Amino acid sequence: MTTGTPHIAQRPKRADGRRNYDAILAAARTAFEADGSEASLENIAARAGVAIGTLYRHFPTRASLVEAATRDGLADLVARAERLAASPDPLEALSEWMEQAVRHFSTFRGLVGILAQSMYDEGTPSHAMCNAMHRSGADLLRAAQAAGRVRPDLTPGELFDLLSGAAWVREQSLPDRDGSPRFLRLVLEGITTRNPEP
Amino acid sequence: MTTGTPHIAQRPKRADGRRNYDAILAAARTAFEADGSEASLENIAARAGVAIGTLYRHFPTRASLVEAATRDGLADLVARAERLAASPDPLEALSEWMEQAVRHFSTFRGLVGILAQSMYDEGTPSHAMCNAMHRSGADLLRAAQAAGRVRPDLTPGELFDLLSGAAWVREQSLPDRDGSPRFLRLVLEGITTRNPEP
DNA sequence: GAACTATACTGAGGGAGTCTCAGTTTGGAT
DNA sequence: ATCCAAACTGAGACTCCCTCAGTATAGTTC
Repeated sequence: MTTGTPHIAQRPKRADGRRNYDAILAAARTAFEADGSEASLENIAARAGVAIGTLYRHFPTRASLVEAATRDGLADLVARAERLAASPDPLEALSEWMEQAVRHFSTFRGLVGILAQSMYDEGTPSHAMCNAMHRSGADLLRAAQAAGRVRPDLTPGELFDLLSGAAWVREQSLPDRDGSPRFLRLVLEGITTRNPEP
Repeated sequence: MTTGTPHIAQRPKRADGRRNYDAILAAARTAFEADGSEASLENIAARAGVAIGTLYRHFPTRASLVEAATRDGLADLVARAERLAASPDPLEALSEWMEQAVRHFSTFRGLVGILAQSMYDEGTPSHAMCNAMHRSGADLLRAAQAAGRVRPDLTPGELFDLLSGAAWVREQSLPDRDGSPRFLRLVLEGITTRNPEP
């Protein structure tokens, strides 16, 4: 329930600023992948070759750093949804998109929790991107429902709960056993309509 | 992938030790409920009226404190499964038990993550209790499958993934909107057999 | 190319939390 | 009354978070 406009990190105008911004982002991605979203910021700054104050200058909160590190991937997801919306098989389209989404949500430990929060908390850097995703996912769901392939009472919110749950389970089992594909398949089979048109 | 026998906290023999052990446990339950599993241990010790060293004497790791704080609830769950095993309606029994389990898994923020780890990591204080739960849940699942009410290819491991996912989603939405009952219902409807005997 | 200034960088330092251990106290047995 | 294993204490070393006063510099202007 944070309030006020969240800080969205912007690539700086000065050359040295851009250089450091990029270095921090690269170090952050590596660190998040290794240690999860709670990776040490001091460590990230050191690996980027900057002082801790510089990291905070560009990314005033951990959430803003996570947002910047995952921005592109989420944008991809939205773009992919728009492409899939034209598919002749809406259930296949929905399935494919959800698989992609789950994969992205579990890029590193802790991400899905942050995104789930962002979904409902406007005072969060990732909120805007999450909203866009929500919308494009809802479109795919509606199409599959209109084609009679998915139970009509499923809401977009529920779809995202299922999605997040699947991503969380996958995240838990990283990096060894990979429980997710099966989980998502179960969920998908669970929400398809019981009596397909003969 | 921790190794060695995990430390399971035991109620001490000396009277002062027992007093403090109980006080710490009570303070911990309150703190976990309020702040999640990452609640400050110094704070818990202070509220229990003991020095930090005393807390560490009884509970050498955070996981051992969580284990002790949730031990009874998990034992209840196992007992309930044994009672439900005698039910004439195995699907109803499974449903009721899963609902109970989800409620318990989301007693406080962070618990379901700890339990999910414990399920597969033997070097964890909660591993023994999780194993017992796994077994009793698997029994209920088998019964429902034998009665032809649940898809026969669902494994106990998958059941627990679904369970944990539901608990995690519920935990995320605490304390305001409560997304879980619906989530679990969707999952349950998803795993019941498609063509019930006529 | 010198002066200027907004932008950017630095790192010491205060705060919070974790965990350990050398020294001290005490419950309960003999 | 004595004893000692069990239990308690809290200072201190460590890690991490985050801020801010002081310093440096990229890029613009003349």
